[in-house]
This record gives sequence, C-alpha cells and structure tokens, in this order.
Amino acid sequence: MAHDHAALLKHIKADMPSDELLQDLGDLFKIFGDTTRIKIMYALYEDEMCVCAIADLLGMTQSAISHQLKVLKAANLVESRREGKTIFYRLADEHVKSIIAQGYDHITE
Amino acid sequence: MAHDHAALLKHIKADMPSDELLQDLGDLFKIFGDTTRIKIMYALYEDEMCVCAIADLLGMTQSAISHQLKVLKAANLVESRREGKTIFYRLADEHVKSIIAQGYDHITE
DNA sequence: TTATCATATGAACGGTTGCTCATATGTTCA
DNA sequence: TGAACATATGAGCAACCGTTCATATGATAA
Repeated sequence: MAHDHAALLKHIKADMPSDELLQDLGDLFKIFGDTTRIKIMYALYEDEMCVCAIADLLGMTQSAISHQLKVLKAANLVESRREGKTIFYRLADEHVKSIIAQGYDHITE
Repeated sequence: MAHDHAALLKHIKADMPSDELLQDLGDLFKIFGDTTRIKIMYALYEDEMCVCAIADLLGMTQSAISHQLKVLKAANLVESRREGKTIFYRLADEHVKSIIAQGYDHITE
C-alpha cells in the first residue's frame, strides 16, 4: 500500500460528483473524441445539412456517416428533420458549439 | 452518388478548420473520453495530489494511474513536480476545468 | 551499499470501436 | 405498382485502447 492520506481523500471524495455522472461525462467526451464526428459537428456548425452532403464533404461513405449521426443523435448532440426523401441534421443546442470552442482554445495556444 | 450540392459544400469547406486541427481536436477530446482520466482530473480539480493518493481515491492500481497520468501529461492537461520520492500532479491550466464544466452543463440539464 | 518506498514502463490480453459491405426501410415520381 | 433515390441498419473485421502483471528507475534512510 502507499503512505497515509486518508484525511485528504475523505475531503476530496466528498467533493467528487457521483460515479454515474462521471461515467456520463466520459461517455459524452468519448463522442467528441473521434475526428469523423468532430468534422460532422463542424459541418453543421452554421446550418443544417443532409446526410449525403456531409458524406460528400468529408469524402466518406453514406453508411459511415449515417452510423455516426446515429451516435450523435443518441447523445442528443444533433437533431434531424425529414423533407421528402432527404433528412437534414442540425446541432441540437449551443452546448455542442461551446464544448468544441473550449477544446479549440486549448489547442490553439 | 447523391444529389447536387457542390455550391453549398464549397462554402462550408472554406469555413472548416484544417484536417490537422480537427484531428488534434478529436485527440484532445478522446483523452477526456475515459472515466478514469475524468476522475483523475476531478481529483486534481482543487489541489495537487500524489500518484498513490489518486490510486487510493479511485480504488485502482498505481500502475493504471501512472499510465493515465502519462497520457494526460503528454496532452499538457496535467503537470508534475517531485518532492523526495513522491511526485505531485496538478491540472495544467484552467482550460481543463472549463472543458469539463461545459460537458457537465450538457449532462445536467 | 542495501533495503524500502514511490513511480514509471513495456508487453500482452480482452474489450471496444469505426468502417465496409450487403441489405432493408421509407419517400417520390412516373 | 415499380423504379430510383436517400437514408438506416446489422454483421463482421481490423485497429485501437485500458488494464494487469512483471519489472525497471529513482530517491531516501539506515
């Protein structure tokens, strides 16, 4: 075992969020932790876009994009609307932008 | 192929960051995308802490914590200082907190 | 130096993940 | 209804990732 620091730990532990919330936080960032998904979110930064336009933009398969959009949607990071055969995706809320912006700031310094 | 949207894509593409930066962004968030690393960063939220205290706090192996601290340090998310046999880690800057805080906001709503 | 403590590190293993391929679903138009 | 288009989805595979285990490094004290 290690040296003693029980007193310190007791204090820190009390201030930590629940395990469940920490897990959710990790799961959320995991979704931002893929270049393809980051690119998709950037593509939707200003305006909605249909699936095939995103696929075209990123030079990737429609299937690959659809799979990732499903992941993003399940995490409430994007929303969609149908217009005929086409389905348009958009960012779900401003949090997506601010999370990306914070990461951007850390990188570009 | 899909329906035509060349004009749209040209505009969007011009506004996208470089592939390299998008890759870096993904890599950054990937580091936040693991519960163990999130817990470590939360442990260091208020004050520095030695490796074995973190291991004790999280109920994990010293080896596992060291491996993750190495990842965090390589990404400039934590820094360390030595004091005798002990090595103390701390958050590298305020960005770490603000990135986590943004994620937290998205979760707790 | 030798023993002990604190931390770091390399290899290996199991689980996860993102893409591809084939196919299914859903919509429009003739 | 049938054909074409846009998107969704399941299975399978290769690559990646986090932990464990064994061991190495570095520092202190006797």
